[in-house]
Amino acid sequence: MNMGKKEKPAKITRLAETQFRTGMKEHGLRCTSERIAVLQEIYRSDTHLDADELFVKLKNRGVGISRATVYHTLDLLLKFHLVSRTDLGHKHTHYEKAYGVENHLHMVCNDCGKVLEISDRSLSDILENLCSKNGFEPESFTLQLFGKCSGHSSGEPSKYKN
Amino acid sequence: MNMGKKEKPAKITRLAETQFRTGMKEHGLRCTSERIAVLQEIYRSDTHLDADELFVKLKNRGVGISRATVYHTLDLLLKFHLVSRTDLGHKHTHYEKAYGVENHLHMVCNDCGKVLEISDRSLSDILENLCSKNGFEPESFTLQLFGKCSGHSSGEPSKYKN
DNA sequence: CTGACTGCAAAATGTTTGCAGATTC
DNA sequence: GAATCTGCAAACATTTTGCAGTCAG
Repeated sequence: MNMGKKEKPAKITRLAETQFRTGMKEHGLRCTSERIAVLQEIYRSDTHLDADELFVKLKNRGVGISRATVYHTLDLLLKFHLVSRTDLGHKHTHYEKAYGVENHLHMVCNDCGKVLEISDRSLSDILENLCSKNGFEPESFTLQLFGKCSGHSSGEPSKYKN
Repeated sequence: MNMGKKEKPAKITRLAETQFRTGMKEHGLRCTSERIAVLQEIYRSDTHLDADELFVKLKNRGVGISRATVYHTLDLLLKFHLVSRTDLGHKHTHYEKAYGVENHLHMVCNDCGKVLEISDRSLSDILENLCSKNGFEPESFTLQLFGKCSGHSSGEPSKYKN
């Protein structure tokens, strides 16, 4: 697991693509244009996307692709650790780029739904530590904090969106 | 958010129940036998349960309840922070007791699916720190590490279960 | 050329909802 | 007694699957 590497954002996509091509070849899988398109679309974005958002974005961009292929590709990308999955408490799963990206956690506001992304070196250190202490070899991680963001941290109870 | 309180396990269920009754009353909601049954079933268990497992367990115990009510009750319990939700990368959401329970993270093995639960004080400290630094008022959190447990941390690639 | 991949549409899940009748307060 | 809750079944949304045709290697 990349516990907080830093790289030039521009290069990341290319590196991820290379990594993808290599991994695919090693496993006897094929690099179709659809798969590359999904990879690029995810790395073009700086937030979580769900499968359908991806599908729509690609369509709008003129890439003919089916939902089935989007889902299948996301699976593949997950396996190669090029994207990560996150459950932000909404009804669909979110995906985001994972390669060359500093690990981060999500602070999800139960009132307005806003999502803050925070990176922290010490968090990464602790996690790595905990893993080696437990003989666990981490490949990815996902961390969500649910609560109230600065605009909503009054004494009032949440709107129960959770 | 309870960042690591410790309490006699036996008492926790009772305390959670009291908390639930109080919260419900405050919000003009009712304490039906079904809701209490769900609460107790969750607190009786020491692991994550999904909605259907809960439904089945209750059925087996002779509690007549419908899936709809299980789901609705889980929602309620979530809102009162008496259970927490976790996405362990399986297809269904898991729930576990949250009241009087030390915060913990999940290490999910991509090969065998086993889930290790780890508590760590320093993790809680860091998270609290990060929250206050960002003006975020945490109510709950969920942290999953995906990778390989001690039995599967060879050089071989994961079986791609993710 | 061959096996892997795509798209489609249909199926499978997991979860939510509307409504009539039961229940709690 | 009134409003809330339950259960049922139908509706939903998301994700998965089977299959025939397509395409990368």
